[in-house]
Amino acid sequence: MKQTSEVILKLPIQTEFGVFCAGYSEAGLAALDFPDAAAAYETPELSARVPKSITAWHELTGEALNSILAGQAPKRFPPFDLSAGTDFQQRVWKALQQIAFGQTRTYAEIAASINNPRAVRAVGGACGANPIPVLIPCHRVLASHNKIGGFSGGLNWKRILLECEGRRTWGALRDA
DNA sequence: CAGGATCTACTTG
DNA sequence: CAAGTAGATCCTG
Repeated sequence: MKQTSEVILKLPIQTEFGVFCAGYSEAGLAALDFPDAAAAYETPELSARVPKSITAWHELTGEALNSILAGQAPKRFPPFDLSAGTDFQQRVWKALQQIAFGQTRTYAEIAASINNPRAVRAVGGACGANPIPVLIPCHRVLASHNKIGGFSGGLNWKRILLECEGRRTWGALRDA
């Protein structure tokens, strides 16, 4: 299920938690990386030649990202390019976007919502393969009975994001 | 074919 | 209750 839509440009996004890195393809936002010391961005010189459409998308990405980090539901998103994922993964990612800001689901609920109730474990895999964390809210997926589950970007990020969204009932959350 | 960001049921202190 | 175990299930590379 691989597509030809590759990331053609990476741009930085300044936030209070550090500098995120957004990757764009011809179709839209295709990747979002957590602040990483070794992140490679385009130089300012190259930014000058950034296509107009991408400039607009980047603006939306920045607004949406910072909005979430500030505890507010974003009003608008840039177009997502999810063509790198398999059919199953794309179905999961679509389901993730149905979770409202501040709400949470369990892996089992996501599996059920895509009519594949037994694929709970596979859903976990698809979440880990999510190319656009935060905007596609993989952090709003918890395990059953108040367990936090995992997170590919680091479990602490998951906690930070959830707190940003007002879920402070963390005393009850258990680890693995 | 092995392994994972799971789940449920069951067994022990 | 809390914690640990086993088996079931399904997508990926």
